[in-house]
Amino acid sequence: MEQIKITFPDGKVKEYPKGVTPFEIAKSVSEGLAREVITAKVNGKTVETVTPINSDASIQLYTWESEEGKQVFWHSSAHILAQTLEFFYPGIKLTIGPAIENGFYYDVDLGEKNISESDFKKIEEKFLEFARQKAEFKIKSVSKSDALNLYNEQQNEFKIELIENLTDGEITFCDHSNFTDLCRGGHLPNTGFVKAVKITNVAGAYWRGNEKNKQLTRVYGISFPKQKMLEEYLLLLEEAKKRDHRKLGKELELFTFSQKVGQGLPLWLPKGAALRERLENFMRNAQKKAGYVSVVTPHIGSKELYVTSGHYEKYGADSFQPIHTPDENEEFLLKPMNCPHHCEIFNSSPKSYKDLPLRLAEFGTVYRYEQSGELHGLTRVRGFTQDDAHIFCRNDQVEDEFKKVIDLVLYVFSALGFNDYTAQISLRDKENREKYIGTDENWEKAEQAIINAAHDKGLKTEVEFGEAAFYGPKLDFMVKDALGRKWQLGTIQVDYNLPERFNLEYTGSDNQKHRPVMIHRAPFGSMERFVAVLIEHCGGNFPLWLSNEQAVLLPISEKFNEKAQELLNLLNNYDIRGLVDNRNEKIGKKIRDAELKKVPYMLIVGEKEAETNTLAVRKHGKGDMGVLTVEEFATMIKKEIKEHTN
RNA sequence: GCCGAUGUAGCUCAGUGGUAGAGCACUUCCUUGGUAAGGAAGAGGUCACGGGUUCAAGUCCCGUCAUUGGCUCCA
Repeated sequence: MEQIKITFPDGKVKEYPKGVTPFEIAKSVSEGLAREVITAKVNGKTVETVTPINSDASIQLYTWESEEGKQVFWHSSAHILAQTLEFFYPGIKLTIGPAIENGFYYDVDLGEKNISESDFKKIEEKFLEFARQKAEFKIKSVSKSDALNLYNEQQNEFKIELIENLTDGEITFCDHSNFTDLCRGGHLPNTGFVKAVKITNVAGAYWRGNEKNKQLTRVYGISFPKQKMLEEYLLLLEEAKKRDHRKLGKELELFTFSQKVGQGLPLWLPKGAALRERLENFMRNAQKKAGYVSVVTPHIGSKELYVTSGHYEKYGADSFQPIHTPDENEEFLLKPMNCPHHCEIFNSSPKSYKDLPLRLAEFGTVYRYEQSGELHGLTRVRGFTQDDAHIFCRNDQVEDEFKKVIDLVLYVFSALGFNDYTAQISLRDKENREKYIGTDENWEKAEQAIINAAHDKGLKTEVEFGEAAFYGPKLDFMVKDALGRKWQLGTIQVDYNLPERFNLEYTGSDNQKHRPVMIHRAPFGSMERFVAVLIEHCGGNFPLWLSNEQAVLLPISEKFNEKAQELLNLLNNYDIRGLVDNRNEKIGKKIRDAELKKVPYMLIVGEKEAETNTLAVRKHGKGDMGVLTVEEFATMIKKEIKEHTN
């Protein structure tokens, strides 16, 4: 029999008979791999494990453990979901069912029917029943006309639209059991691989994501090859729920909302404000060291300011509407951005090249009219404060300044325990130029500067085309929190446009006028969003240096209240924040309450401690740490605070 | 903005058409204690708001507002 050469990812080459399948190749490696192999890439193309290989090829085998494996697993699960939905709701129109980051969904047109959460259980049960049939996924080619005929019969205008955009000869259907769906392929060997499923959500979604199109019903689910994995996933969801910043924000009395004030307008309570102030001071110090100067600008600006900046043209209709003055025909806008104000500060006096880079920083509060459906806790609000700064520099300084900003962002992340992050570089969509302001030449320069800086700093990067702001490309930091969820925090953006619009100039060493470049940057992003992410990351257990109460003193009985206050005064002299819990409660109750409030240290003062000026130290979540003198304790936690470790 | 769900005491929630409930928190009293809830009593609600059906509505219907899960959007 004819032999072909198969190249493995590690570069090894082995010979197999022509027509060998990825499954057989896996089997030749090990039985275990054969059992677990889900999908394969042959010459970089995703195929079923039963697809014969007829010529020399490179191969990559994937199990559940890989991203590729999960995607195929979930995509296949979407087929089973569609089969299940069709079973319960005959006559529905299937549309698309992709795998997503955590699971999959299927969009269907239910017509008059609807699905509610009470239906999830029966869907899950039937789904698993179908899965247990171990039906093979079979890919078959169909001609365009046959495909169109099938969906014409079913009057499924969605599939017809999809097929019309496909090339005849490249159209495939996937069958399993007696269920057929239009599909380009990449499936599990059979449905039996799916051992556990959870329907997670049902929601409306527009056909092709366009709000002018018909709204479909989207059913979300997640599936696993083992029941235990589902249980672990559900536990993770539970944990995420416990850490939800909206819940903890309420419990720890950090912030609140009021209908009377307005939706999306957070009210910071004393404890939240204290936390936020500490973060701001931390940033102010870091910025001072990095050569920034502070400025302050008002919350409103004349409409002309934003006409000049271009924001009015771009967002005016979707913003809070202008404020009118009573006498004159003047219009002001709540500021949606700080940069136009900062441009005018730059313009307030002539600048020399010796003045650059000029780094203007402000905790500037801005207001944006976000759609009501998008508001969410502190992460998406209508009024928020950016830790904003604008760097005005020469062209030849851009890359260097960009790198300095990256250093600052990384310093901030490390101080707050965010150690897992990637940099997302957002470039323009070159096909869609009318979306952007500015010349091609400037965009080119800006994009290159970002890529170079990120590369030089050794950042893990992902490039996204079409995600740039309308005025320039940007680099966003995506951090992973303690539960592995991704959040967008700090942002750095190069801007060649505002300097032109505001006619910013400096005098160069050649005594000629030059245009500076602007860099917008916000390491936290916004205080609101950052605090929300921080709460969820640490589950409300803030790093010691940020905690409102670093220690609470717990007198054993009211007899020791005075002594506890005396010891607290000593700790205050070391700049340690704390309180005395002088309520008429037993020690067990006081400890319980302090634990629930997530106070880092509990210091118990009873007869023994009172006599010797000592503290019985108990650490949050850890328990008894023994007895220390006030000085020993103060030294220990001062060290912890200084190191910015927990 | 669109589709769905939800809205009862400060918080978490129960209450399927017949006079508003529990636990925690709060107030007062008793208790003075050694590492996650000591005991008793009390106070606290136009059941989101506005209409409707009914002898009777927290409960059923309609509308509004807010919250929430998605979609769309995100300077």
